[in-house]
Amino acid sequence: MKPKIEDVAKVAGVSPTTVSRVLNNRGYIGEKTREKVHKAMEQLNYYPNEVARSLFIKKTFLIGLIFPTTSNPFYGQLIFHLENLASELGYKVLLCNSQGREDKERSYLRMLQRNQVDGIIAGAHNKGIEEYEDPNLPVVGIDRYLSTKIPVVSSDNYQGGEKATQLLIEKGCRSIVHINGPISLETPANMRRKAYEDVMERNGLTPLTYEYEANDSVFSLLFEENPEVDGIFASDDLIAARVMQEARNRGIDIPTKLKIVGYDGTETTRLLLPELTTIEQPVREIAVKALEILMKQINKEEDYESATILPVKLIESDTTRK
Amino acid sequence: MKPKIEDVAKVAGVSPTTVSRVLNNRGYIGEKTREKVHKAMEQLNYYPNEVARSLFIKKTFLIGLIFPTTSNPFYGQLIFHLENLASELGYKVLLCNSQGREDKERSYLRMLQRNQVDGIIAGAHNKGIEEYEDPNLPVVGIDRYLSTKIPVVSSDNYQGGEKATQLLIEKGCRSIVHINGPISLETPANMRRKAYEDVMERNGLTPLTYEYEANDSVFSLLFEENPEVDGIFASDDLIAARVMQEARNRGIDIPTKLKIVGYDGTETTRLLLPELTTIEQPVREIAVKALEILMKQINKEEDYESATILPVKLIESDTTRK
DNA sequence: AACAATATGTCATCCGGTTGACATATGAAA
DNA sequence: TTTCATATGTCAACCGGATGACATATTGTT
Repeated sequence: MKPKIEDVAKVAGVSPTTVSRVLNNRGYIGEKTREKVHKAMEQLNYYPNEVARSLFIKKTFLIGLIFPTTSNPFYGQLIFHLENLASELGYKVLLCNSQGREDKERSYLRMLQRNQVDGIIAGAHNKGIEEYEDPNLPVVGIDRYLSTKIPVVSSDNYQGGEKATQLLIEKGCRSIVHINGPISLETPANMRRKAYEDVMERNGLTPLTYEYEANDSVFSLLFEENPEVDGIFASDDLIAARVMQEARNRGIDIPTKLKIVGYDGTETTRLLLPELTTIEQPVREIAVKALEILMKQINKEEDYESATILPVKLIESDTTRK
Repeated sequence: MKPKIEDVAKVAGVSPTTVSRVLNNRGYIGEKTREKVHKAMEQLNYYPNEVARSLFIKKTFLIGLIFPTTSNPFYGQLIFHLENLASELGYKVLLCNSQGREDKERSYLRMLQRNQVDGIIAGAHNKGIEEYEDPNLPVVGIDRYLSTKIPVVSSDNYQGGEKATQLLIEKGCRSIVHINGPISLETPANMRRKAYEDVMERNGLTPLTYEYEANDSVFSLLFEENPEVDGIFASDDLIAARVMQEARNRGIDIPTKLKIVGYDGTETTRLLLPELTTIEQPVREIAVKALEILMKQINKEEDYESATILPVKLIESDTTRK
């Protein structure tokens, strides 16, 4: 059986209260007693039961993370930073892959509440989960408006859309198509599209957006319906990669005939596909900010921003450069 | 304050024991009482406190995952599947990014024990963590011998090394170099190198291995020291991508002058770098098997394999095909 | 009418650790 | 010698829920 405080006390020849005092550094403790206790703990290989402790102090030092999937390099990297930073602050991380499914997100949310997490950071992209309206515990959204009361952290999606579109125009593209993932109206990521449309119109060009909904035929369709396309702004790097594939299959040379700009610029993309021009999101900064705001909520500080927008960076490479 | 069983009982006009009976479906409960209780729970937005429950039943339904980083697409995907499968079994996942650091892995291990996880799946790659010798709780290693008592699940690294090397030889390569990450002798992944060396020698060729230790100069060095190199077997896809970059910079055409085989074949790699020939690891199957063995340990079944080796698949693409 | 099955309540105990109240002992400073 | 800070012990209550023992109704069955 796992040793408990009582067992440690018996071995050290002191009272349970004294052991607890040593563990929590409370009250007066003599040097020799402290040593005796530590020796006993080592001898028994004792470690405190956090579950019991959590129950009493009403705090678990647990944070729930809800994201679509760690498989995606952007989320993988974001989650990496979040876990890392949380761990430095003494918090542990419960991981939830919602897979873009509303029912999953709902049940994860319930699960996290039952497990008394101290806070939640959510970047899943499901619409209308009313549970967020009164979660009854600190929540921060990433790139996602969860409810009016929940603070959001995101990168400057509008700026990113502008930079991407402007670059393509500067490089001489005239028939520029935008392709994005499933549209959810409440998402700041939609600002990418808005910016694209604004910039296009400002330049007297007609915006045209395709939507990628797990149906691979859009890639082919895009080229069939727009043989004159000379620029594509993809809403993420994985989609950009698919576009590059399709162009290659059709013998369209990049960048002479077609220029492409992606979005995200994760480490993985930049290692595997360094030739892709992309808009880099400040992943680490997003994580830092989200956690900072969550901690403020947890510590009942009131002075946190309800929306934080971080700047993005254009990384130019071969797909837009001769 | 969060409602507790007592509050629900008061609202429903029944006793706390009856509420507990409803929650756990024990003993006799009348239909109308069950409804009253459910109504009261809904009204109060009650959800049981898992911390309290865990303390009593001595089971948390928590599993700890220790891996180097979710940033890496291979681990990201593996973790995705592990979390998914665990969640289907009613288990939750505590995520730990050890970052290849021994001290981090040690403290994560302690943390998981203090938090009373029901089991651990570890795929971190640090040597000599003696804590695994007697972890006092179920553990499964992935691609990693943790101790004599801990079961391992891995893909067939030797077979992978063979397939990769044989392919290069079949395609006419004669000067084949292998490049791998930091070598840890206890790792099954080292079998990739062993297989490479065996196949080379069996074919009268001289094996030569470079080690990549976060020092980017190896890529350049490799080509400087071996101008005649016509085949490279990289121990993972990210390294293969770097090699491709270096070759491109040097104007070496792939695949006519140089053929490359990578390793892992994750979804991300295959989307971003579909032209890379690679050895695909059965990520999902590894996750399934690891969890299956962990569950057997948790349920005190004794009939689990101490080592499981799953077959890999060669995926040929442009880097070895004209 | 008697008995069993069903339905619900009360009460106490336990899970492992924390904490406050209070008692007691020791040594050093005043 | 008195007094106080230091050091440790005992005891009980608490965190929220689970559970076993036992009592008491209310049904329905024979």
